Amino acid sequence: MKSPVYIKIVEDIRNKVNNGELKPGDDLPSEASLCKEYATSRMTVRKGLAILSNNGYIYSIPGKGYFVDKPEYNKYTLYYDEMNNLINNVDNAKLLAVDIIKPDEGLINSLQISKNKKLIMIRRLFYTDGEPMAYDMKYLLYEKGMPIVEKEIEHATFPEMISKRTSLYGSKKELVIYAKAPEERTKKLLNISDDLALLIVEQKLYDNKDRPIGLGTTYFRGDYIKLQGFSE
Amino acid sequence: MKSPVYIKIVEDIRNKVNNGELKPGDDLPSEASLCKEYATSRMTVRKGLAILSNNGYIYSIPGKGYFVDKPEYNKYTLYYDEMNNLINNVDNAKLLAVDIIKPDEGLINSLQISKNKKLIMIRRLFYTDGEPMAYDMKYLLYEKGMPIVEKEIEHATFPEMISKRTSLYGSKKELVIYAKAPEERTKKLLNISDDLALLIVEQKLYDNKDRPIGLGTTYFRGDYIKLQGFSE
DNA sequence: CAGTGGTCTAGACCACGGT
DNA sequence: CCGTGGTCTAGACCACTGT
Repeated sequence: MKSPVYIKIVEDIRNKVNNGELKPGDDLPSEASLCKEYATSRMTVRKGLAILSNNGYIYSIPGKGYFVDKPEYNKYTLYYDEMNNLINNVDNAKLLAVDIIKPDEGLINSLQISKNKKLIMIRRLFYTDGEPMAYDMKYLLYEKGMPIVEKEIEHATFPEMISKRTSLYGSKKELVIYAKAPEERTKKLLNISDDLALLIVEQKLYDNKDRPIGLGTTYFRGDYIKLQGFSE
Repeated sequence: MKSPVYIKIVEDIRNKVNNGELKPGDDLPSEASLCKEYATSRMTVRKGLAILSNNGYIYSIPGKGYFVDKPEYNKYTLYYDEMNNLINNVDNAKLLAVDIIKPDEGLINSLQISKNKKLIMIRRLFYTDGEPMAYDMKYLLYEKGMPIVEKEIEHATFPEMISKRTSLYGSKKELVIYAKAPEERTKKLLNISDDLALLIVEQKLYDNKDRPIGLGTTYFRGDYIKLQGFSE
């Protein structure tokens, strides 16, 4: 029941912002006057303001004060995992092929490598209830003597494959999401007809020095998958 | 050049986590021993640790200590705005209709309203270079005497429409993203043929008491739009 | 019990902005 | 110049964990 003083400060100011009493651009009372208002020390006031700042409610300008921030209308969080999604989870995966290949023009550009560098290409099919629901393709930088353990690859997500040899802490990841009608080859692989659209997700992983280390593309049956994002 | 002590602490520990010197689950030195190591006070050490904790690198258990956290492989940030996207921006919008309607079964469920509640239905077409690239539909709770200013609606994003009357601070938003082949009606509206898939984005907005206040669906030409997510 | 993190105090010095 | 936020100190008391 007895919550810390800084939480009280956070809640008071957050409520004023939420109900419009404080509007974007408005300035807040100074730290010193908040100390008096809450009869507390400056470090406690600062702790509360730091939390509001981390949550995007306010920002500070040294020498001037604290101001109410603009809310980010467009920002969403999305959890993406090619094996587990909103409507259907992958309950089985089949490794179609693992090949060592030379990169084509697109891969050279995308992964920023020389044309002599070799890549591992992994192709898989994902199944739900015995039905093929996605065709999956990964390209990884190949290092000499790199062990390729097919059993490990078959059911792993892209980050799992890569984290086997590189720490993924603090490394960038990118997604590109779009829709496309299936090509003949994909239609056969997924055993679908013309009137089914594909949801395509491209995934690009970097090491912690921002060098690309892998590219993945997954072609999902449009009726078998939905991605979900949220905010707050 | 001279950076604060707590930044030094953050960088040291973050580097140890990134290069594998510290692994998920490992425990960190206690606050007291970090004070000695950096010849600084406890509040300064705690400031550094708080930053690492906010960034998901570590977590703390009172009475026990600090531990290295597991990285979130699947988490991405996505900026979504129906009017501005990765490949093509909307340069023109046409308001097709604004109607006051009674909700059907789906809307009653989705917006958690009674069947007597009225809704505003807004239908628009978005254009890029004169070509229709998306069909957009919004349902908003209708309040008596609510002004409907068509000029304001025509070029507004969904959060912009709603923020006219409700603060969107601290209010939840949800996205659902999927792919589908176009229906006859949509094909005519967007002037497209069979072999084009649609990228469909459903957007649901809540007020700051977590009550749904609006539902939007946008049908994008699959070749005209890509969504992009990233992490770190 | 001693060690841990969580909260808090009452000061301090600094760089910066505006008058 | 004074008021602002940014960094930092050297203590304090508390609740919790493990022995």
